[in-house]
Amino acid sequence: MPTIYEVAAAAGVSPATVSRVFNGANVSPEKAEAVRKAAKALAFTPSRTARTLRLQSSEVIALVIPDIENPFFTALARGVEDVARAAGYSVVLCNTDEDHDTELRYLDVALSANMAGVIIAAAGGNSDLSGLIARKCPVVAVDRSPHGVDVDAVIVDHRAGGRAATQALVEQGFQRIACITGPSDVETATQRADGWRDAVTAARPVDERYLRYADFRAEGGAAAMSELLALPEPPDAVFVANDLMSVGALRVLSEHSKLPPATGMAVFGDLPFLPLVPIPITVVHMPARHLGTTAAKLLLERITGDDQPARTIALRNQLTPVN
Amino acid sequence: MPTIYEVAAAAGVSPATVSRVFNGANVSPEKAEAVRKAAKALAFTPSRTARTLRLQSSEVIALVIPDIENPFFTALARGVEDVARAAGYSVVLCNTDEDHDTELRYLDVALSANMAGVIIAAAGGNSDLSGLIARKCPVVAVDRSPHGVDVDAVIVDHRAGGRAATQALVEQGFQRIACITGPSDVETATQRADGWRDAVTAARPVDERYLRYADFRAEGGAAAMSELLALPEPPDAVFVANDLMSVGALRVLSEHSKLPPATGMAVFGDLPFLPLVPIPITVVHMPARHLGTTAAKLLLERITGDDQPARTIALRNQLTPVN
DNA sequence: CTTGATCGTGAAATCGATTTCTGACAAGGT
DNA sequence: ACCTTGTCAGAAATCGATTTCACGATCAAG
Repeated sequence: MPTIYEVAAAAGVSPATVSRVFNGANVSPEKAEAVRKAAKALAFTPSRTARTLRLQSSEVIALVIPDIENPFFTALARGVEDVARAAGYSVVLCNTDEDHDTELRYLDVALSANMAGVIIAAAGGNSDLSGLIARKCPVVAVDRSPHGVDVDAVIVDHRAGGRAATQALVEQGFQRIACITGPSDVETATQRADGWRDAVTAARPVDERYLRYADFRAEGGAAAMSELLALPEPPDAVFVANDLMSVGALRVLSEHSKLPPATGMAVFGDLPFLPLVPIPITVVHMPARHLGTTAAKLLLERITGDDQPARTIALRNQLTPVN
Repeated sequence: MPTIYEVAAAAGVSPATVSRVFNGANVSPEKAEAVRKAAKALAFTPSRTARTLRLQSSEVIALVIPDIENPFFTALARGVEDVARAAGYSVVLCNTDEDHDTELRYLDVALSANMAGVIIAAAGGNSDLSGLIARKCPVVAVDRSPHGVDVDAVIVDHRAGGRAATQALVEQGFQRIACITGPSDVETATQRADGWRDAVTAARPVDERYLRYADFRAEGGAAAMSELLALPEPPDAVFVANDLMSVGALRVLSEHSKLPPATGMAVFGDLPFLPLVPIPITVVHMPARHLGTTAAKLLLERITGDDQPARTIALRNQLTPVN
């Protein structure tokens, strides 16, 4: 890797002048030209490492997500990328695999690598953002707003989404509507279940046996569905609180020959393969990409010095009745 | 952010000693203890930026992929991550969105940020790895081996996979087997088609009208399937060369009420939702995760100084006849 | 008791860019 | 002719870690 000194020597100027050429300061046209030629000849690229050390900040933002294999988060990542790239920032994706230690390690990396900011989708439990806050590193939470700390957040109204989905099942005439949601210690899970409860109680008393806490993954959805079908009076419809669990639930229903429309189903989150097979399911679309673009815009504002009090932005879900 | 100097001052030692404590050199127990206490009290984290500048390398590897929303690449990323993390490296994901300029920009970042190495899955056309090679930055290509440059590569045998998939259709008794593959300028696409041709010619002469070049995306698969069905003598089976295109093809078949088993289908690549619906499809599994772990291991070897001539490792696909 | 090997430590150089400081020089106003 | 104002460019400091070098102290071998 050629350095700024070698370019300076080749062009017959000082390193300061080379730096000025690359950063748009006043340099005479002849020297600027000489520098550019020398830089090209040597295939010079300024060291980001040195630049970052000197400036104490870089044009890189960290996006910390819990599961890179979940389409929701990759769509969100695309949104973040679009906005960040347009503003000249690079995005590095950090996959925590739902693990708090890993998450902490990545936040540490973001700090010690002088990254410009962090967008974090913390999956389960509470995340420790105190280090970032203490060091005044810009942070935006996305998908769920963390407990205790006061940071910008971009979320969807999980309760309203759960309510709308369940309401659709009520309107389709189903009588015994169950709910499969995520872990009871994850707020997005309980909020979606609250929405289910809202819509069900409006129609009739809630039977809490119809509420199952699973793990937001396909296997958990399958297990919960099996339990529900084993009840003395099995439900005739189910609201499933995320996309992956619905895959498991559908598999079990298929084994019992009870696929929709025999059983009513509403799902929170997108099912990319749904148009493929003619199964009538009500879907509450998550505006994943939009979540990402909004979070990125907020972060960029913070990076450029905005220091108004923290904001929370709630996006709307869009309901697609049945397909 | 506290620095090593502040820790040194607080502990009553020199910065050199603080560095030695954190890097396992010889330091007396008392001073080491004092340093550790001071570091803890100040919540000191060594600056990776400064460290990287001094050492001219960091424990970060770049994984450059063309489409973060494709499950194949995210599974591959998980494989890379698993191995890298175990070896103490962080992985940053760079999504090129199939764009050559973006790809080049990311490779540039990897170099100028002194990353330890690069794993690249270049989607279309040829990628310019010359910068990395010239700077002796360790590189491993994955999924396809780039033209012209001689680097380590981990690939699957596309031709053999295509042949096996088509062969399965032949054995199921289908007579007119078509092929929908990717763009004709992408090697993985033509190789899979070659496999199809191998298996078909073994049985009877190839009808080239049954070969369609599409775009590796769902829409292209749908369009190609429509064209095939519009032929005077439509095929009774089809080999589809990637997962996303099969989604489109299935949609069209569904509209014509010709879903498998009415039409034979074999697909190159995993279909996560397949267990869900009882459609009999032959699947050639891509060992995506294994591809990632293997590439990461090769890269780590290179990083630790292995400089034997470049290797190419071809993994096997696994065939699942019908489900 | 000497020689020399080893250990612990701090001072200072180093990585490669940016930026302040300073000086040289030219143009313009009185 | 003199002062002001401005532009251009180099020398040197700076960011925060690592590491070489040098030096004193300790300890074992002869």
